[in-house]
Amino acid sequence: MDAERRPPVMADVARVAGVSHQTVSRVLNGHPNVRPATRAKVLAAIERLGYRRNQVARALATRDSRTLGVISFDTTLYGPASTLHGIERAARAVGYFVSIVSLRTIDRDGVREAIDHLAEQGVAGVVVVAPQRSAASALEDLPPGMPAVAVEGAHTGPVSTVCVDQVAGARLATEHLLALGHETVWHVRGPSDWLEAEGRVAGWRAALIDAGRPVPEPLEGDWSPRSGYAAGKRLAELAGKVGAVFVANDQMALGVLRALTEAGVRVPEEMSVVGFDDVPESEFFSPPLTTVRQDFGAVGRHSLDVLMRQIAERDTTRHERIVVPPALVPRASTAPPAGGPYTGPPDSLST
Amino acid sequence: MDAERRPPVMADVARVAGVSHQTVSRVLNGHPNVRPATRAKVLAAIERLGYRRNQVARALATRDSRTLGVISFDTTLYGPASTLHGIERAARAVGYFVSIVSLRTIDRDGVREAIDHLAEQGVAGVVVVAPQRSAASALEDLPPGMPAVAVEGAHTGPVSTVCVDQVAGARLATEHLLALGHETVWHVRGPSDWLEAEGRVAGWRAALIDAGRPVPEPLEGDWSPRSGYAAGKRLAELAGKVGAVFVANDQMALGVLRALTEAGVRVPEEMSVVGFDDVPESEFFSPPLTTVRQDFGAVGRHSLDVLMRQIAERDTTRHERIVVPPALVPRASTAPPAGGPYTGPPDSLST
DNA sequence: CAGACGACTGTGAGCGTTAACATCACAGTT
DNA sequence: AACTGTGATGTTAACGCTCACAGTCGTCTG
Repeated sequence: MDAERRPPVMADVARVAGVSHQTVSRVLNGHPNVRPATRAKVLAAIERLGYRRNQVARALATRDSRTLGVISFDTTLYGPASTLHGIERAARAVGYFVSIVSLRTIDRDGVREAIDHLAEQGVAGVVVVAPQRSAASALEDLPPGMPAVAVEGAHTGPVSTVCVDQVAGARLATEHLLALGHETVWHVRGPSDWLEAEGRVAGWRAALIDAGRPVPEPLEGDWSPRSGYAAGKRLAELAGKVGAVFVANDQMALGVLRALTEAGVRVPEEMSVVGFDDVPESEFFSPPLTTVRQDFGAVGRHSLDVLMRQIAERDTTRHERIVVPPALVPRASTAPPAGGPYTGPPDSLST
Repeated sequence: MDAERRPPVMADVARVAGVSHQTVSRVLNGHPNVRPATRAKVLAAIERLGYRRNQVARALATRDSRTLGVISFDTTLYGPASTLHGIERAARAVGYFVSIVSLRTIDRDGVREAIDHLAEQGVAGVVVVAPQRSAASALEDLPPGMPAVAVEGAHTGPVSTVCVDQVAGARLATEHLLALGHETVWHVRGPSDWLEAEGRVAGWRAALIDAGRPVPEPLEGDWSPRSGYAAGKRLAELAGKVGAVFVANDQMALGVLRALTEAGVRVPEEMSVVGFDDVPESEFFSPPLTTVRQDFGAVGRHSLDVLMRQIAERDTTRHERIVVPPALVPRASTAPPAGGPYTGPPDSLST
């Protein structure tokens, strides 16, 4: 019949159904004023031809692609992957597609290029999962009028943000250890260009200062178990001095645990360890890890809400800030110190 | 000036540059026959107006959206997340976008609906990360002529597939344990509707049968650390009888390790454990886990290659099958059995 | 019973791009 | 000097859809 073998278009359906293409369009869009009999004819023709609407043409005509862009760094990490998942699910629930771009390096140029790419593609808005300072700053040159939301981004700047309260989470972890009777809490921090790492340091420090406790120098880590392992080695050397550590994420905490085990330092008897994230594995670490849960699904859903609101109201000037509270998940890696609870600074040198 | 404030279009650029819109198009597409001076004028106009090409219109005119669809199940899991990452990277390298759809349940209807969705959106092809049997079967009703590739899918059926050789991986794990001198190897398997789980069972069983060893009943798991923990409890009860276990993924292996530790069964002295996946954490488990590495990045890249080939050749009838070899990563969770190596079935009851 | 109104359907013009073809200037041939 | 070819550009028509508007009915009202 037709040598071209092109997929059927609206006009084909219209011809078969004996109506105009506009009527087909109305049926497809659920427009009310279509006679049931006509609707049935159209539907039958659609079925018979295996017609599928061309969303690209629709997007061109309506200027609405019903597609969202997500820019992310490493979607292999648990946090970003879960957030992405939450966004995708929420987006599909409201009929939006999700186009992803993941960046190898998250510098300003990379983010800008990704945004350009997405803007050309006609996305209705973008979610930038921007945990690094450099990425957050790249948001300053978004195309004007483009709905956008930053996840885990900086509080400042001209965009709405959704994030977990890192400071509060770190406080939770630190105060938990203090409440168990530890004199102070050491910290294995994340890389300094990550906002989350900074927030956790800030919360940890604030909790110690509020309690009038000494603030040890934080140990450097890069989120990887390997860096946690290295930090754990250092901690083990200081075993007599260190009774409690707050590690900035669960992966590093795993490394710390491993290093302590190797060095023969028992957890939690000799040292208490708290992580951050509550990855599915952490309940089964040795020992099961006390950690701070971040609800990434909620972050994803909220960021979509914010974006949808901006799109619906055509207002990209008002900036919201949504903070998702974290929660402490106590498990077996924390306990009171071996030598009994800390009772305050010694008044004199003698007992 | 203009109240509408619409983004500039090609015609605007053309007017400013004093050329026709077609010339602008030619400049944008790198067409050779444009005078350098003209090109410069056009480029200047583009710069001045901040013009960005509308890819939706381009897609409509060329019938090429330069977008790929990826259908996946749970992108939170390490494997799918890494594969997705690999695909996205490879796609962007060749100028393609990636639209993702993740499914809550991976039944046939769900997959079909996702494909429909993507087909309407005009994707040039789809990658289905279909580790479950039900998903693989859903590929049978793809739109004809749609380039597609199944990742971790069934060998059969009318599509190209890319996967890691599960059978070989399981063999590697099992033979490693046998070579250490264990009489036989137990197995904690994955859920039965997952093709990967089946492949691993098959490889494990084949290795045992080839060696003429008894094949114990596999223990059931669902990939989660929790199910591994439950299986580990059972294993601990059988500690005298069980000297070596091959666990179908690292997460479950973590649970097994935890259960064994709790029960006082030492690994690897009393029991050897092998996992599968080589997640970044497994090197830091207690003890560091011997496991089988799957190169998910390679899987992602290969699936994109296959898809690009189909698109380029306009041939969706020839089906390739690419198998990525796994590799054993020996670490500290495996060792020879306590009682010395197995030397074959006893000839008599006495020594 | 004319007019108005509402329900339903059709027509034509975009949306912003690329493809195909037409045009034009200018150089090199004969 | 007319002819041809080629490089550079412009013109027009798709691409497949929606939007705005213009019908065409039939029914209800005064």
